[in-house]
Amino acid sequence: MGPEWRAFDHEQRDKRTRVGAPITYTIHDKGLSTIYGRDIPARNRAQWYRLRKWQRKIRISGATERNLAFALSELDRDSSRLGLPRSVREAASVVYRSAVDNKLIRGRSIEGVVAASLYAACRRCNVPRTLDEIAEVSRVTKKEVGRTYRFLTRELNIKLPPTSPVDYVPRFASELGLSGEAQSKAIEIIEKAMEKGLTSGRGPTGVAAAALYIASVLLGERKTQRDVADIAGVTEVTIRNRYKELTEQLEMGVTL
DNA sequence: AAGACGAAAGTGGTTGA
DNA sequence: TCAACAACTTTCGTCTT
Repeated sequence: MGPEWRAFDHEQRDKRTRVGAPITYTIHDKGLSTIYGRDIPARNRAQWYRLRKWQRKIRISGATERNLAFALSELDRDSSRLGLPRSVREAASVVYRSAVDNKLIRGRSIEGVVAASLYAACRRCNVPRTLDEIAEVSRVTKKEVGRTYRFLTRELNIKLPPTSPVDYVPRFASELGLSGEAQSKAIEIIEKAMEKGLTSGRGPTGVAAAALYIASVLLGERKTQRDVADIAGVTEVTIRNRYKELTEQLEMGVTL
């Protein structure tokens, strides 16, 4: 999991490091490249330069490798912009690689497949992003991300349960500056709603938004429908519709 | 004045013939 | 391929705080 030594400053770190980064799927050769040692004597410079040149050529050889390298840098760019953790990036790389292995990229744009892989990885890791959010950072339309995603899941036999509104609560709540209590309340509301079947067929973001809105009112941290709607990426009308269903059919104790 | 409400018409995507 | 359909959005006038 890490080095057995400790370094107290930069100099020590440089001195003690003997290996490169851990194996990772986000680099096209899994990060297993050679690292060079210390200073190279001047008379050998030219020779080393040529060797390095060959090394590069060999590492990235053929169209497949080149495409993979491009795709993975694209993937990294998108996930940085979305602020996704490493684990999700790794998961997305795995999906993309198997798409390549199964020859599914033909006729589809690399960007599209990258975006779809990311979308799938986010869902698998229970940190969902909406199609809109993915499309926002990539050079692909929402429509294409969705279409490619469905294609990938079908061809690769990936089975993902529908996204639960609960998965959106922590992110939306923190963007709204709501307390932990409000979060718990929202989750409680959603769970009750799911038992009564009020969430099936509804967009998960809308349900999450309504639950958060209700929670914010109940706990005296009121946010406007507008604020919640903007962050959840739905309209005020949708929040109203959901929250009407929720308050009517759930016994919520207090009246709003 | 800002926020909430709800009716009505429009949009994009899925489903089933 | 096409129409029916449900969820969601847009828009807008009205009510509430």
